[in-house]
Amino acid sequence: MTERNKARPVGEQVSELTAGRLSVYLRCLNTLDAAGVKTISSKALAEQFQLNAAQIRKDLAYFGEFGVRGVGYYVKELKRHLRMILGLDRTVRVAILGAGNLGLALADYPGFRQEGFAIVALFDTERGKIGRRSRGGVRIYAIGEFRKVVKRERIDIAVVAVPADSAQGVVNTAVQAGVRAVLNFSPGSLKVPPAVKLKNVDLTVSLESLSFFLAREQAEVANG
Amino acid sequence: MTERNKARPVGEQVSELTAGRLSVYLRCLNTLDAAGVKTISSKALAEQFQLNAAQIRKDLAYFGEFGVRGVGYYVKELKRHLRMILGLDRTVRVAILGAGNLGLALADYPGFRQEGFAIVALFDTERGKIGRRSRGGVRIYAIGEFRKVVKRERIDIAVVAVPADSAQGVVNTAVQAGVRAVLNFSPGSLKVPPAVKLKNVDLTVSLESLSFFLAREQAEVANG
DNA sequence: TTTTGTGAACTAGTTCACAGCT
DNA sequence: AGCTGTGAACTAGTTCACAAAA
Repeated sequence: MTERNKARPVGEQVSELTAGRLSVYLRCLNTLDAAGVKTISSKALAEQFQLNAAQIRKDLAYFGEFGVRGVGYYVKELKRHLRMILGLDRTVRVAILGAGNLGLALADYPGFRQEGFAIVALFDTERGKIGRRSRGGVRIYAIGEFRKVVKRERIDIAVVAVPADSAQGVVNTAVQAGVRAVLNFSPGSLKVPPAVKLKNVDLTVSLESLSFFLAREQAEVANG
Repeated sequence: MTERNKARPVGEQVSELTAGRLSVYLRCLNTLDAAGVKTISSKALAEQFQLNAAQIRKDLAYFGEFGVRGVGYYVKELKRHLRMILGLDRTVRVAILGAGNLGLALADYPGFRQEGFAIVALFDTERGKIGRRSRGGVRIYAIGEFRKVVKRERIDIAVVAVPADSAQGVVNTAVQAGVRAVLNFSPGSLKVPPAVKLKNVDLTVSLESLSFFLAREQAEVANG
């Protein structure tokens, strides 16, 4: 272990929570920039977007000294820094595995393009779908072509939107093709090697946890 | 403050994290039950599904003494308890606001029906969509009818799947109609009264946090 | 013996509060 | 004066480890 550059500690692992917040901060800054705001203090940012000022400062300070004491942060400059930190200074290329309702909806989701992601390809096993395109124009390939297309199109992230029973299979295909990051929408957790970053969006768990809080509320009313 | 029943503490707030895990446990138990497994220890459950045994026990013990020492948990019995805790012992009724690609995909998402949710109605503002149905048969209503349909159909949960700029408006409509739980897919955080439970699924943040970890990996390779 | 349920110990994450810079 | 960057204090969440039960 050698001495590290303080502003950009390389060895340590940044938490999932911090990573998510950086993305939130960038969105806030986009809003402010669009409104013509030039500088913003952590306090003002926190108040406007219901965040915590100290946390904003700590999250940002971890990556460098972006602020100016007595002033705050220059919106455009911080935006630029955040885009770089989030890897958005170049186009991030995404493939979606599964051209069902959900896969097709994600392929054409405007939020992704907006922030600079390129949805490059869809994959499916169903004969009738292969060769067709999503409404937004994303081409559907046979899953057998995955490795080839990943290389050719330099895919960075694979999105898994297939039924639960085929999810582990397709993620294996993705990993073998060299994909290092996976966004999984299928229920149940997938196994990936430690070098691959996996993020789960579990729709059923989300709904069920809401149902849980409703049920608790009911119990509270009943039991006093 | 009066003395509480230990097995079901009513006053305390259960964390989001715990709520999500309960839902995960239920899914694991469904798998085990389908495989004909009668009893399972927290250790075996943890190993099979990559969880922590102590955490499983703690999460469950908070709601009652469901286990048998020396044996473990009876799968069917624990399943029944969890379904009750999660409020799934009755049909949970869901409305989706926004009949775009995402709203329609969610309306027909098989995972929801499977676990006993009923997707009862879609809502949109677009003339051409109103009166039509999703492929799976969920009817699309005008947003103006929301209050009426919520009452008639006894909606428990509203899912927000509209563009960012109309999200706060539709969630206000939902809250005014008496909805107590909202699953929000639109980017940016919505304001709801404290009595309403809001859960955000932010697709852009999910992708960006993956992009962040890829970018860090690159930096690590470059900087040693 | 096996395995739960749980206090205690530990780890991670958040917020406070202030020295120090502009 | 105003605001950042950050150590210290605090809060939340997880894991350990073991007494008690079957």
